[in-house]
Amino acid sequence: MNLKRLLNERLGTALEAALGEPAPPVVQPAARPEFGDYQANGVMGAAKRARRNPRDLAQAVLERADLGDLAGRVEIAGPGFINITLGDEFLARTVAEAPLTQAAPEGQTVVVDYSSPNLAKEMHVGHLRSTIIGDALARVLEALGHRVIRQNHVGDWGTQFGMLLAFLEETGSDSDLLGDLETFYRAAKARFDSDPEFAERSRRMVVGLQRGEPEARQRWERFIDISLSHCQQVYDRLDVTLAPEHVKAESAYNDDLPAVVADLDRQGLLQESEGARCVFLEEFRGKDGEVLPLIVQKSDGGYLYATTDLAAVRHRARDLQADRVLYLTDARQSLHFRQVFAVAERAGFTRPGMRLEHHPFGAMLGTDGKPFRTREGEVVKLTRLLDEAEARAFALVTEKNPQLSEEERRRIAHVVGIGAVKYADLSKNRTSDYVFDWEQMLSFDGNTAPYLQYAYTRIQSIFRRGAVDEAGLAGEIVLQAGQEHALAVALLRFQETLEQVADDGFPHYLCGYLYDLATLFMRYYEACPILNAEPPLRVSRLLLCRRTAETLQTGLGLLGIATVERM
RNA sequence: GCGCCCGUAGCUCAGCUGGAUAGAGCGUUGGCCUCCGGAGCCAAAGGUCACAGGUUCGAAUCCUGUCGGGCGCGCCA
Repeated sequence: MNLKRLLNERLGTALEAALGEPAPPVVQPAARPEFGDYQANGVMGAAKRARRNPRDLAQAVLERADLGDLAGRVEIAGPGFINITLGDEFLARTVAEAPLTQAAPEGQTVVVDYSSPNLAKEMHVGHLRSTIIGDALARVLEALGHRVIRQNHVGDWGTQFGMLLAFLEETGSDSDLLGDLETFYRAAKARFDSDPEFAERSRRMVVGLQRGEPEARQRWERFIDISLSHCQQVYDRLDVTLAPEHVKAESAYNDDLPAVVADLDRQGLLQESEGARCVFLEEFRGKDGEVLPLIVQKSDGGYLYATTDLAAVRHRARDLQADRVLYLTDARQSLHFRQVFAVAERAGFTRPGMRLEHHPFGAMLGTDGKPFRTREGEVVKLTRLLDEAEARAFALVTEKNPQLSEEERRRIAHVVGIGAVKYADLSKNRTSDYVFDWEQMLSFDGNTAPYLQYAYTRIQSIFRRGAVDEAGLAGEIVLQAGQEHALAVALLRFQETLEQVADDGFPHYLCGYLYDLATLFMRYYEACPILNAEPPLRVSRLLLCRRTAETLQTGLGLLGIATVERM
């Protein structure tokens, strides 16, 4: 149930009746607890436009509003706010009966383009954001009934692969070398930079690859396979839903690139400039006010990533029938995507009403404000970060619960450590650069995944301690204490939070929601005895506990974070 | 030079279509275990929302300018 939408509808109808024309009631969660649970801010603006007294209009709205037992108390406050406190009976009934999630009003086909590592190198911390955020969005969209198509647009093509393949040929097909991709890449790069003869062989290798020469092709496929399996290991460890079938590599669009360029040409969008074939759009200007080109074919005939991205848009529109495409990449590509989107629309590569959305994020900085590196000046591998996270979590579990078996402590450390890393990234909404801090990312206190996981285990512990079974949960919810009311309201805000995450592409809304929920639960737990309560109340409180646990588990699950029964 | 993003507490960050007294966490200080798990709860201190104008009944939020930071601007991705 989406309370916000429900209140907006009811008050919207009343506002229109009172005003004689439609106006948005602008319902929001209340800014302060003493204002109730929700507030409507729209009356003041509407009154202004209609030159009416805002408080009188608010009164007229309330006289016409059909809120049933939705609202327990409604007040007009200040210059014309409508403050709504939800009715306890309505809350109790709805918390007991409403499904946790429901399909959004209209189902869409949404392509989520995320992770997209360069297969020439090993995944590093810079790949975390795209992978984690994209995965959370895919899960949330699915939970709301949308058809989600995950696409991992991996980089598997281009000149650097010629270099790698030439090096692979030279060193023999040694899989040990590929055991450490990063070292292999650096060695190949050093060879490329120092030996012109090797560089020339690299370039010939690219040509051979593009021509489809069997030997080059075979070597390339082998390399890609190994690199992809590295990625898959990281995905599995991160509990990311990406699988081999989601890989839609750059090379997959190869055969389509000449057609894309021809298509642009047919529509008169193409212009030759300095030997390259470009699309010039007036709205994009660079240095000295010159119109900026989007180069789709180099002077040597080769294609670029803009061409590939255009082919991808066309494919997603025509073959996949996408209503929305979400691109999760770093902010440096903002201009590139704005150009690609504009050209795609101009060229008719999109469907009517189709939304192309770039969700950018900034670079990862160290605590010194400089690009994040190791002391040796190297990028930090993702596997190293995850090792560290699990090691710290293991030490903490061992300290808190030494009686658990090592196997269980390892399992808990995995869930807690990985959860902490993912949550640290998911809970931020930085489009600009953001600071990576080991201590903070691996913190288990405060607004972190372990806090939410801990809240979940405490609830599970109540059920274990009380030996509560289904029969012990037969009864209804009654809200007495203020903490119970607050918890119930928070429980019902789950759906509206998910819809907002899906609309805006911001998983951090869900993080904030779950943290609020867990905090409200902890307060409730401190204030209200549960197992020691008298029977009817005891059942009611257990039902609130169960719903909270379900919500936490489901919410964390949608963020791609697991829970454990004890920790 | 032009364009995009950003500037909120000591640090890391929220602040949703403009709303009421700008909120968290960490850190600091001080309370709370004869009571369902203290990875917890309660409380205190801490902000000229970079700065200056403007629009508005109302601005951290919208507009203009200034300062500061990051990134981008023709054949890499």
